[in-house]
Amino acid sequence: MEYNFKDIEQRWQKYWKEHNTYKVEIDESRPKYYVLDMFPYPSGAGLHVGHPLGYIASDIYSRYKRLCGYNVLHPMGYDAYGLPAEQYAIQTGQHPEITTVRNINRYHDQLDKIGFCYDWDREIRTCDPKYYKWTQWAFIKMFNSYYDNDLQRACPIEKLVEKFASNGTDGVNAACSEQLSFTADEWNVKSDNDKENVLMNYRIAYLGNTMVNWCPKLGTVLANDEVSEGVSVRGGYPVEQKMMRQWCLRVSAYSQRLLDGLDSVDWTESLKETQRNWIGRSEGAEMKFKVAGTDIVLDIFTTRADTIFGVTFMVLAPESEYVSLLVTDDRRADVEKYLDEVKHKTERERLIEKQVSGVFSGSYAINPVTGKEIPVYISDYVLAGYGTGAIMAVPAHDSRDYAFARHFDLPIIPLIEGADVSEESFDAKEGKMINSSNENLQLDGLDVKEAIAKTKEYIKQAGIGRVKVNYRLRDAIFSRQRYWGEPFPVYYDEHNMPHVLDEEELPLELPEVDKFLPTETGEPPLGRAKNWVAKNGRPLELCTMPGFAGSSAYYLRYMDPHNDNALVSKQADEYWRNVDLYVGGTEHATGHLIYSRFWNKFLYDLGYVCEPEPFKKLVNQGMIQGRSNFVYRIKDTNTFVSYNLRKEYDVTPIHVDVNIVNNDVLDLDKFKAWRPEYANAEFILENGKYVCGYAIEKMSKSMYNVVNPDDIVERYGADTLRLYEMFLGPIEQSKPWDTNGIDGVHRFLKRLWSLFFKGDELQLTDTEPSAEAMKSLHKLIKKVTFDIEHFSYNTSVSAFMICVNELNAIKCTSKSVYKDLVVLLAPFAPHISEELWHVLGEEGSVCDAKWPEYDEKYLVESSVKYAVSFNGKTRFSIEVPAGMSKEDVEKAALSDAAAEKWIAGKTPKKIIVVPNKIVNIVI
RNA sequence: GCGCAUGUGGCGUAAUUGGUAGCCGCGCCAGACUUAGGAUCUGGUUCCGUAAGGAGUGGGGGUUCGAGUCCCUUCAUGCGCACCA
Repeated sequence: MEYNFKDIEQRWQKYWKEHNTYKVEIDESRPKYYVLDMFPYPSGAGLHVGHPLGYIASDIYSRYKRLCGYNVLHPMGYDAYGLPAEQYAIQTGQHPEITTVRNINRYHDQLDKIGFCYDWDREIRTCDPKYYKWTQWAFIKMFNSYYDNDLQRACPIEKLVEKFASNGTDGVNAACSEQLSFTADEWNVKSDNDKENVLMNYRIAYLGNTMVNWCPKLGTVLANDEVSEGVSVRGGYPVEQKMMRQWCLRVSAYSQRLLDGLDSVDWTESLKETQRNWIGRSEGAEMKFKVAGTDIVLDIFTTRADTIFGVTFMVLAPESEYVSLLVTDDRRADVEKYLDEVKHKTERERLIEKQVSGVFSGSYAINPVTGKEIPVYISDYVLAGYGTGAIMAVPAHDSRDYAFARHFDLPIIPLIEGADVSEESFDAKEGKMINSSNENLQLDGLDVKEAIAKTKEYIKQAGIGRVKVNYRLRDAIFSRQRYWGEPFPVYYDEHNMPHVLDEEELPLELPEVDKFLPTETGEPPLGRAKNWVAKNGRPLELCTMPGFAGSSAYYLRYMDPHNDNALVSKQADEYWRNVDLYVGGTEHATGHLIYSRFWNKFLYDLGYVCEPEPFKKLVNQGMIQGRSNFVYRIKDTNTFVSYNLRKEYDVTPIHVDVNIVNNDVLDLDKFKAWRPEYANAEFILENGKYVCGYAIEKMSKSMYNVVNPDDIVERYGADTLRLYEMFLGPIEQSKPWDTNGIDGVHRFLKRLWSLFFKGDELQLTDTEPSAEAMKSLHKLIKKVTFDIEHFSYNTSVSAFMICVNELNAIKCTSKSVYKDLVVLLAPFAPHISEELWHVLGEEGSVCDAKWPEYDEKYLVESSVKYAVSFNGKTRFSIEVPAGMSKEDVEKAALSDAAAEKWIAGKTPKKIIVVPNKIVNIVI
């Protein structure tokens, strides 16, 4: 009988659907296991072969866990809000929902063809009001919370109000945008409006004036992770810094917990490191510098407190609020001119120019340790967003300060013994201190690290500053001036103060608009909506939430997707808890994976979820790149020359559709039919074939290298696609899509199939399996079990091939062996396994079978081969009965006829016997 | 510049975790069958050498009886962060 994969796969996919094979319910009698894929954004191009790589891996794991007796939650859904649908809508006027739904349906079809075991009853879409109700709900909770630094958790904002009413800011240690200080009396006489303004400084979701990444081309602000090297990640448009009033999430309050939590999760070290970098903890000191002749005090942050004796000037960021306070009248014109220049430079230009620029403010500050007066400059090499936006400059030991000092001819005082600062600064934190002692503080002779500690101690005692930890992690900017996103559950009162809606009013549904562009007055698209007002008639927020809003808690919703009363019920949350295995790409390292952890921790603080970390184990699948093919046209002709002969001609390489190339050999007829201009093409062949060149490039339409899974499924079947994607190499590795090996995998399935049949008859019998067959099977069970647990799927596929070859070679026909083999294969190739399961006469779905366990007794060798080496060089091998003592193995090795030549009459100095491996004889 | 990975045949990769390097697959070579095919099956395939033998896991050095694996150093590639004070 032929292996008819088309028939088999269609039949079983239908069966699974009809029998709800993959439906999952809470079952307290069984242990749970939660396997999650990062849900896709349904783009118009459909799924390509890169997408399923991670999905297949997680599907195999889900099926394996189910066979092992776990109650496995394995859902799928769509991250449906996004820029491409919106931009398509702007161009065509078509509502983004229409394109989104169309794309989702396409994705769904494509996914089903690959045979995933998703429980589709739990599907979620972030653009569904029933879903985003809970995104809005979480926002309201964040608005109504503040972060208590002493308790290290989020608390209701009412608690803070109580504290203010009784003690003012005294004793309040809360995360805030700006350090405030007032008494209870001062608080109590404030107007409601003023109180609201104060509270906004503490809310976890707050409206704040912050420096934002503004992308004029996209017409929206972007979060830090959506900007890279001064341009937008999507589209690559320039991004500028702009002060705007925007909704923000106080993610920075969670910096330390986000950092600490990394130690408790099973993620790759590199991903954790990426997050640590992004959070960017640095320990240092905040120091106060008085401005001479004024009451103004400048706070600066430094990690090099030890270099205080080498501070020869100070620098403020151009955006610093102190700039206007410090500028003296005679310097005002110059400073304003400089500020104006800086303002018109985008961040990108600043980065590219890397030219030293700056201006003297006219003011002098007093070094709190030496008492010396030093000039205060303004320069854009100091960032407004980090630390306090002001620095103490130590040109001898900081390369940026050095460049600045050289440019403005400022003094450079070396502080470390032997450091040559005539050409460049000495930035390393090592060496002995010099020039660093006075009556207040003596650092000379100390090591840099000791000096840092001593200076910090002094700063505290002398009251000139404090020890401080700084984080690079910024609050997340949460407003987007777009249409296709979650509306904020926020309205504005007559004083333009924001208020959140009541939870009962959720979901606040996205309104219809006539166009998806900003209004003529520059308001976001929601400004076009009619009656965009709250129940009380007040105007609603016009911005929508960013893409990461909907993806931050979606894993919780899958646990209880139809619940209208809660994001997730207590029961569901306590049963499913968190994601045991999360599979997805590294590109979300500093976006989604930070925001989700933050969101989860926030809900954890409020008691809505029971686990502090959302994703226990995370596996990063690599990207699948495109493998483009080229043909070589001889210039000014319609003749194409084969790859290895192209050097003899003057040729132009042309991308050719990879779908008409097989194993780098061009299908000439299909090529002629591909484009009218090639209809009369002529070819110069090598060995009768036209061989194409290739290159590894991004998978894209323009390079004709996009391979979509449907084509592979059509040609080889889903099981071959699944096995082949796994066979390609380790799952976490990026690799080009290359069909060169797919035939081998397909051949394996055909060979397996043919083992079952002789002609059209089942050739398997109920006979007892031979010892050899049992050994082959149990080797496989052991290997595959180990491999799945370690996500080493490529070696599993190899193991299956070896086993099938062995069973074929020994002509094993025992049903019991094949039954176990089919169960082992089921996670990898579910369709053929279901079919063979029934061919073997079993009932029900193979999904409900039991994972076989291996028995060591079949794996014991009767005889063992030892390699015998002399002084580490292998010379011959011996075969001895298994279980021999070391001494007997030694004897056997020495008495072997081949040994004499190497021993040559000498007495061995030492003999090392490695069990089942090697006998090494040292002469 | 800092940090993290990775480097093995013509190609994708494997190596029981310090124990005979190259499993499995692709490709290639030879053969069988054949209705001549992009089907199937069998055997071979790291390199040099007719062979005996020798070399060999990016390069150099080290530890060890023994190193793809551990240590030092260097080169190359990929990724992350980057005027972060």
